[in-house]
Amino acid sequence: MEAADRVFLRRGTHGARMAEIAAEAGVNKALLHYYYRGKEKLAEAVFLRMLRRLLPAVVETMASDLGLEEKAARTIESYVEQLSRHPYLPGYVIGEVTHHPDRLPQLVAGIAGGRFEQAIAKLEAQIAARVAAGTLAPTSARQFLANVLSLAIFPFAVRPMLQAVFGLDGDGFAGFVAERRGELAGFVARGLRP
Amino acid sequence: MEAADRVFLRRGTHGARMAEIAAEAGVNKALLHYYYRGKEKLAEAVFLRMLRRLLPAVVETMASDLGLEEKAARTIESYVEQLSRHPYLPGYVIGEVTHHPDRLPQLVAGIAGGRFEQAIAKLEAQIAARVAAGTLAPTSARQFLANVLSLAIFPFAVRPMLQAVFGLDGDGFAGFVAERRGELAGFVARGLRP
DNA sequence: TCTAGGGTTGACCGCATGGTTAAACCGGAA
DNA sequence: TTCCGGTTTAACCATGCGGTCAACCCTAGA
Repeated sequence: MEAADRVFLRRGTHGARMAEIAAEAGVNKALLHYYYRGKEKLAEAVFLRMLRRLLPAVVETMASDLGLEEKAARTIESYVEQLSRHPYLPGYVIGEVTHHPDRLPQLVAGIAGGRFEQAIAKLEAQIAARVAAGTLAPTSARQFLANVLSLAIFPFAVRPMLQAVFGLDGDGFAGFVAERRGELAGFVARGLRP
Repeated sequence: MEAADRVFLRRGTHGARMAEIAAEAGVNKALLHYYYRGKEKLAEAVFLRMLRRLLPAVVETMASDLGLEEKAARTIESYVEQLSRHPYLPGYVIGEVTHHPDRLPQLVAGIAGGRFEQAIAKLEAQIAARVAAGTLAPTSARQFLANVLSLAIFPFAVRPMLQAVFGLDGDGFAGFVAERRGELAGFVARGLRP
């Protein structure tokens, strides 16, 4: 399964070869079909694992009682840490959802189980209270979430492009991320102010 | 070529089939190989066209004499408008750069031709002046660019996920984008303040 | 009207790749 | 020692797909 993760993340569902996964796992090709019934099922299992790796943490954070700025800061911290360790993760997920959007809805529904609505409702309540108190620029939970996730994830998704455009090698990108980690929470917090 | 664009954007390089492109163009499969020498070349041509569609505008804007807030606003406007019309574009490009990062550097270099450095230098100068004047939170050109592009592009790249999570259909997403278009420039402008 | 040459096609080829299967292996219980 | 279920493998199969080719079509120029 871990070998499948690695190969699917690196090559994408269409680019991945069952033989390569088998080799990566040090195992015969037929064994994959014995355990997982064909490439389709395996791909779905991998994709589901990746969604589970990405979504629950942020949902839980957003549904908590923390302040909006603190929620943003923790979400950013969590993604920066995880995506630094898994470079192919965001590009893989984005490629999958654009090229196979069909299987997404049920998977998301299965993962969330109503906790999304909970998190959204919590955010909406916080936002309404703070807008009323004059300590927040008017917005919606959807926009707040989109902003935080965009800023946290996007640079990792286009990492090869940023490296090419800015002329960075691996260490250079790490430096960029470190710099970003120091600034981002403040940028969001200021953006939230009225 | 336009048929190739459509199929490659929708399916990705690995998922695209030469026969499907031929059918979409109302043409025989062999004709594709007659004009473009094989799938590899065709894929590269499509990818290059998409980069040319995405990069030059923002580079020119960033290299101009506009203020930082105005640059951000125009870039956001430009991307929102274009990506609304081409839903598969960001997901396609991100999938490509993560799964075939090899061919990227030369393409980017070919497109830019030194204009990137020019834009970056301009931004750095503006930022230094405004930080010195106390009208900007300290940052770098790279972070500024990353923030603007993230906020503008990312929601389109994960559009199917947002639809699933927020429970939106096509019109619902259009509404989300409209809402976003009204808020985003202000969010960035406030984030830039010291 | 003839011809040359680019444009276009259906038919075909070879191969990579997902999937199958029958046999071999292996450890434990009787 | 033998049997048996679960596991593992090498060899094989079917087919989808990129790519090629020889023939045909069509138009412009002589």
